[in-house]
Amino acid sequence: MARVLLVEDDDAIRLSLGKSLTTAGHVVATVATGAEGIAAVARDKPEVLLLDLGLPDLDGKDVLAMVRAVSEVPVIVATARDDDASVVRLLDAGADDYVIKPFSAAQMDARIRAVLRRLGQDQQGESTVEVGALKIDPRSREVTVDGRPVELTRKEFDLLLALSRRPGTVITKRELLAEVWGLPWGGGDRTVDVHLSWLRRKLGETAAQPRFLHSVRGVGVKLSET
Amino acid sequence: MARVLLVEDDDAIRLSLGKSLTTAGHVVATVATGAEGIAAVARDKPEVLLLDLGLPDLDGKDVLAMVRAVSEVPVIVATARDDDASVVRLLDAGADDYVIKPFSAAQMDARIRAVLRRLGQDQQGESTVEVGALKIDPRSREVTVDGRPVELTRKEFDLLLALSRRPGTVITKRELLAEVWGLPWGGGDRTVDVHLSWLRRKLGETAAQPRFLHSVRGVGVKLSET
DNA sequence: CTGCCGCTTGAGGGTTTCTTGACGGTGGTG
DNA sequence: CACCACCGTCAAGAAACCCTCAAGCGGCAG
Repeated sequence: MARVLLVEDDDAIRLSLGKSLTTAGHVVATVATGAEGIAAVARDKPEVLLLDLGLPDLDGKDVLAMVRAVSEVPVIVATARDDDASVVRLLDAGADDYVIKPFSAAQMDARIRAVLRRLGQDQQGESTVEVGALKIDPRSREVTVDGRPVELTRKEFDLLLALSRRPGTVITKRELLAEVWGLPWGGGDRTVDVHLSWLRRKLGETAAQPRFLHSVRGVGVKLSET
Repeated sequence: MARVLLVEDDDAIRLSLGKSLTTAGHVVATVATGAEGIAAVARDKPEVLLLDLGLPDLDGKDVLAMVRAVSEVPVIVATARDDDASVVRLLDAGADDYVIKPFSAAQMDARIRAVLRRLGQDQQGESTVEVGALKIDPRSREVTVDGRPVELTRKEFDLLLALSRRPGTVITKRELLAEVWGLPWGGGDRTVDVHLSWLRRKLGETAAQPRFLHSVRGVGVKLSET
């Protein structure tokens, strides 16, 4: 359903929650420290950040502040304290939601969905993305290469848009299936391949001579010019 | 920005939200019970009412009904439940908007502005919109193409107006149903299709050769010239 | 009461788009 | 070198989608 970054130092929680969320259809990346978390937010641009407050290296609130300095990503905070004052401070500091430990994976999943749904309502649309001579406008769903318009179908566009959210990053087909097709689905990699093939044709490139869509054997695909 | 009455029993939320909204430029009065809320609406005549559904003394829907009996004030309801049925009932009961708990102060501020904007527009009227050779005047509800007047029915006009608010942006039929028909639930896509068809005919274009109304298969429609 | 107008809904038709299986080529590995 | 996993493309059937027509239902005016 969504790309999630989980920042949690407790190995047991991190592994089990990560697994549960994956089962629930999310694409989960995990790190164990606040420092890694901040780096990962900047690098991977997750759609939701799950932040544990009791981190060993940095204070959770500092992490939150630093994340907020570089990203608008919605943040769900996990805290052991449930007094009103803490919660208020958290929300003021920019958290979008919070859960009190201990919490179930099911609840966390529900929170993630709730946060995404809310944002889906709010966000009017993203601004246009450019990767070299490739321009993608999410609002009008128009794409141009070297200024020339390209007609894409729904899935083709969504696929390209998903790749464009992290240009230069190799993205697995599994992730693309989750993001574009919205299914936790196994198998069906061929579907992605076929759409990629069509995309390449329309963008004026071939698999042998790629310009924007670069396959990385055994890993996935990345979007970048040349 | 606006005089707001906040009815919320949870101290933490009431205080923090009140503070945030004040910071955002609103004048905020708060009460903790439904009874006080009704009294305060009658007495203070706020410009917007933020109503929590989970009040201790009265059922939120009863409060809403009583408020509606004495005032036209726009109401934004905060609810913990987000199933479609509840939402429909709320809107039917006279709510102008709703947010799902938990929500951020920023979002609430956005909702307040949105509600005020909507109402402000309805009262004083918007300025005319032009999309290429298509002119739409919300006040007189007159439309011209290439200077030639076009007669539209109410729904046709509302549909065109909704599209014109975000020209060039693909808008889903769901959204149009919500905006023009006021129904947040699914189903009835055919209705939009038919009105689009009639609109096209009156605007002098066809689905195969669109000039203003561009269908984007699998996504929605967008308004733009050519 | 009757007829007209605008709106909603269902059905049909014609496309477009998506998925899936098959096949061949390629690169990595033992 | 042989094998295997992976990737790209094709083709065909299935599914989804959009448009239009037409029937039915109020509401409203005459």
